[in-house]
Amino acid sequence: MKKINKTRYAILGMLFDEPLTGYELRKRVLDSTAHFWQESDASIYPMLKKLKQEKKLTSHDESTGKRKRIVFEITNAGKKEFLAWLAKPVDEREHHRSEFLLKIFFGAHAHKNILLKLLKQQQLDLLAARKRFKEIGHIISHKNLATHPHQPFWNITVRFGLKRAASELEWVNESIQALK
Amino acid sequence: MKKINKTRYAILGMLFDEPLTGYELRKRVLDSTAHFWQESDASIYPMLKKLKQEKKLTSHDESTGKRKRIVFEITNAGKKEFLAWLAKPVDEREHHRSEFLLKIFFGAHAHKNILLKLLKQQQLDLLAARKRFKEIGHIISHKNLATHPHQPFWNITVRFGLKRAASELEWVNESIQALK
DNA sequence: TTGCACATGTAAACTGTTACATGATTGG
DNA sequence: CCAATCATGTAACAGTTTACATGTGCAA
Repeated sequence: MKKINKTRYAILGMLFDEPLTGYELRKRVLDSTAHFWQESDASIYPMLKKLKQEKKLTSHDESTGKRKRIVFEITNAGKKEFLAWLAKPVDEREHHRSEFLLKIFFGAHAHKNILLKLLKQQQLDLLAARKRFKEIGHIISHKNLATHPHQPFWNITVRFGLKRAASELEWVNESIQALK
Repeated sequence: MKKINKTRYAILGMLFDEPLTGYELRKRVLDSTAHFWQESDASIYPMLKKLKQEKKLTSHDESTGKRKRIVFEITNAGKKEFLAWLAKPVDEREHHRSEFLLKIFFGAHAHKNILLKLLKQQQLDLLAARKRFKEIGHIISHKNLATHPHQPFWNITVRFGLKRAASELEWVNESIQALK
């Protein structure tokens, strides 16, 4: 079974209820899904072009003067494809690599101090991540965003990040103790 | 900054204290690091060849009759490279994609039942994962393995998997409730 | 006037997987 | 005798990132 490109679904999803430019799209991905989904320029712009060719998107030029601005809008065919993807079970074969855990796994070959340094760095990263998730949690619970129709789902993904960070922090602390 | 290939470190680490064939190497990866590190044939065999060219490994032929068998052994240069990697802080830019969370994030566009189905499948997968981690935990705590010098580190990575599964299970349950 | 955000895009390099290709040995 | 495991390897392809390339508009 061939692996299929999922950038298309991130794009279709972002465009589902409002037209955006490639740049705006990229920003959305950067500050709303960054902790579980990333895209770069070089994946977004070509994919927008491809989706347009497939008639999953339309585009219109909103350039003002010399300032370029191309806005993309989802078509019914695009919505249909997106919804079909949503309804499919997730791709089982998705697996992740963690260089950090690989180092821990081979820890017997390192001096204790090296491992402690790795674990403490991880601890700092996790504390920072937890703080960020808390902030995001606050932002989406207040003001205009609290009643946004997507808010409950954003909240679920934020809670995922929060819980993961908390559990990994516990693990790091426990592992630091075990090592000493 | 260029991304660097980390398959080499997985290989060097596995060969650090015993020579192995490519096939054995692959099996080790498959049943000891599979939950945080994977390799396929097509990454291992070419990398073994490359590492040999770089003099990080040596090989000798142990074929018996027609049965091929090429055993690779790490050199001092290989050990040195591996230890230098271990001591380096982990690559910050490592990020993961989760198709599952991407679907949840866009959940507002799906019917409730579709989301429940996704969450329940995830729940089943996590229960299976937790069971597997428990089994691995038992295996490495008993018999000859309990005193293996690497055991404490294996144990730390298993506890990582166990804790993560537990925390994600809590999250799934909570999310299923929230959705109803 | 300088830096930042806006804005779009390509080329090259690299990573990694799937599918393909081939065959031997061992145990039930 | 047949299935599983041992054993090694390549070709083609898909995915993804980094670096490159170029320029505008605005605000301090």
